[in-house]
Amino acid sequence: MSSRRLTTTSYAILGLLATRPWSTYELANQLRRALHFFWPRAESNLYAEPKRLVAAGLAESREEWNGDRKRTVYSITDRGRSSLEEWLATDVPPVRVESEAYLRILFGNMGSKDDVLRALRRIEDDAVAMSRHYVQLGGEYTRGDGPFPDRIHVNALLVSLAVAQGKATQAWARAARADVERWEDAAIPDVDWAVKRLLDAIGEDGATAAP
Amino acid sequence: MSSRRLTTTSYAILGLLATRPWSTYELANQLRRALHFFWPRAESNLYAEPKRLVAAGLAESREEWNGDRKRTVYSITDRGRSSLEEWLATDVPPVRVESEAYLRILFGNMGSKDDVLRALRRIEDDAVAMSRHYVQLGGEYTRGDGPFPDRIHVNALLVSLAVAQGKATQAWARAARADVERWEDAAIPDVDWAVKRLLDAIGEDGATAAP
DNA sequence: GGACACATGTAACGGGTTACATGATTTC
DNA sequence: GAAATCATGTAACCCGTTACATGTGTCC
Repeated sequence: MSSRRLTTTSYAILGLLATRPWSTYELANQLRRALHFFWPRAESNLYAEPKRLVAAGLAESREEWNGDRKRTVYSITDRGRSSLEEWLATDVPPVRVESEAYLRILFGNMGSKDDVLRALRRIEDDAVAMSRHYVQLGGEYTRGDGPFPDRIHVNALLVSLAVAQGKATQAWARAARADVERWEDAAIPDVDWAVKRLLDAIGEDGATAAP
Repeated sequence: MSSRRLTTTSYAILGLLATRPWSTYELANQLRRALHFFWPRAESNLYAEPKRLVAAGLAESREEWNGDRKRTVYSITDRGRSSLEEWLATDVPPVRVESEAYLRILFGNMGSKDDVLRALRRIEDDAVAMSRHYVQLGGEYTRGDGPFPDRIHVNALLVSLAVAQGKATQAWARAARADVERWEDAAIPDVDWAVKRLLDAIGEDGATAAP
């Protein structure tokens, strides 16, 4: 019946619809709010997905009137709910991280010190933005302002994940920036410093283990 | 001259070539070794990229003989080096993380407790794999075994980043698993626990800040 | 003799991004 | 009257993935 196999993004939308019905526009906002940091997608994409779900019988659409303005509201069907449950029971693929900043540091010795510092600042800014976002979200729930009180437990897990990763990354970035500021030049390694930092990072086990 | 604008992946290859010449096969291995966790690409892709670089005048290819077996070895040109430097000086785009495990937790209340636990385990496994990989890499450099001693300083930064993130994620995942094991059911939130965990994660500021 | 590493691709497909487009309603 | 938000898309492009394909050399 469905012309195309569902993608993870389809299930992401379906999961949102399982919480409550949304208009396409609200869906786009929710995607930014809930998924931006761990399942980023361009908003323009979001206008085709729900239609695919409807075609597959997993969602329904109805016209609603918001004042004088028409909008399409999507809701999940029973088949949609069981499809979502089936998906939740499947294997979980590994995470995928794409960090250009990492590349800039990897090849940092071929550029300037400032290039490396800019990459570090980018990593720090990203981490700050993520922490901030989730601290705010978490704050709403602790104050009882959370939009979906019955989702507080899963949100607690995700908020603590994002904040833990964000804080760790920020701490690393700040220390790294201070260190790099003291570099002579990006092309010239300070071997003593590097070895100390490596030992610090990997601990005794990594330093002595056989290859 | 070049038929297509270079992608970040092109520059990733170019950066590798700036370190030393590689055959395509070695390049594929190196991509796995150096980029797997922060710039993952399918290996089959890697056989087209260097040719594009040659077409753009940023790299050269020559035939070499490894015993009786022929192979194509690519090396960077002067133009390639300056192109790389220019790229290093451009703006750094934000990181992009795609985590299906995150989605499984986000919609965890619609599935089973076991679904959530499997997602947590996946996150933990990913983090362990990353830590291990970078601990090993770091170990080589502290022992003086590192393949490129003049790159020890940038590698020290990256190893410490990966290990710091890996450790933070592992700690979070282990705690989360222990907590989720105590859940009654994935659909039923333990509000007291959730609030405590949120407060723990966001600290006093997030809890009291005005919206 | 078999397994494994070396070595190098091609073809088809597609999900996703970028850029563009349009217009109504509300708020200041 | 302007700006911001609401609201909903389309078209073109393409980078990247999956799956497939093929053969050699070396080691045990």
